Amino acid sequence: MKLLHHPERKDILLSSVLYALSDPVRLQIVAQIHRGGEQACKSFEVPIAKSTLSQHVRTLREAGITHTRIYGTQRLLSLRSEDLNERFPGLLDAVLRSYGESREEIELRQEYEKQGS
Amino acid sequence: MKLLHHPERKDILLSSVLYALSDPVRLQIVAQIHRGGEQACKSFEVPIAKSTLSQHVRTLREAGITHTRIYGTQRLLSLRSEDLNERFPGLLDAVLRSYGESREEIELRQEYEKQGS
DNA sequence: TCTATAGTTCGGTAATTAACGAACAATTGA
DNA sequence: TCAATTGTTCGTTAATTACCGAACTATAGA
Repeated sequence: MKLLHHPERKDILLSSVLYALSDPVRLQIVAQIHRGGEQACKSFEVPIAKSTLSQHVRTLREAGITHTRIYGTQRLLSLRSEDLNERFPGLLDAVLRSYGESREEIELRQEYEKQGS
Repeated sequence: MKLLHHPERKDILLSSVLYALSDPVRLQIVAQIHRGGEQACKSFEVPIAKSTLSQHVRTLREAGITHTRIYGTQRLLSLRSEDLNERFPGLLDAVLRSYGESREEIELRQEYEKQGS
């Protein structure tokens, strides 16, 4: 059983969080977890190879945005909303709300549907 | 007289804004403008060469975060707060508040003071 | 035990980025 | 007109990143 590294709340850095959220694929993952709750990587609808997805998921975890829980062969991701709200009040909500209203999600989804799964 | 490109409000992208804000130097610049109002590049207290600063300033402008006004030999930068608030409500405030309370600014400033100007 | 599923790691490529100094351009002010 | 100030552009280097497929690990379920 592999141990996954998660930064402590106090060690979560603003610039790292912003960087992790600045990638369209990672934003999409975060938005999907926000809407659907804890879920496994296989459910993320993103137009990339699974090895690439694995890297993005790691980036989110190491930035302190997500928590990864091992469940069988799956990795269940959830948002560390409480930690983020404590450390950067309002930031996550503002990002999620803005993303929901943007056309960036639509564009990514189109790519995903073109590629198929 | 060179023309500077500024994206229109509707063309400001969330991921580009987050990316531009994810660099410690650029965050410091944004925080300084927020506190001191419109100001020239020479007043930014960041530990980098002026050619590098010029690039960072361009990144902020092209992401839609700052507006650059030409005044003599200077470029006066201001925050496009209204555009950003309209497009991504609460985002800029959350970032600025979080940055102000973080230790990231302190660390950058220490580097700046070490290097001298 | 065997197979399928879920995800990670590795090795490699291509693209992007941050950084610098030197040279340049534009403007101000002496 | 000349020098100083302010910032940009260029060429280069080093580091990081995104991406992929192939091989691998671990677990679940037949």
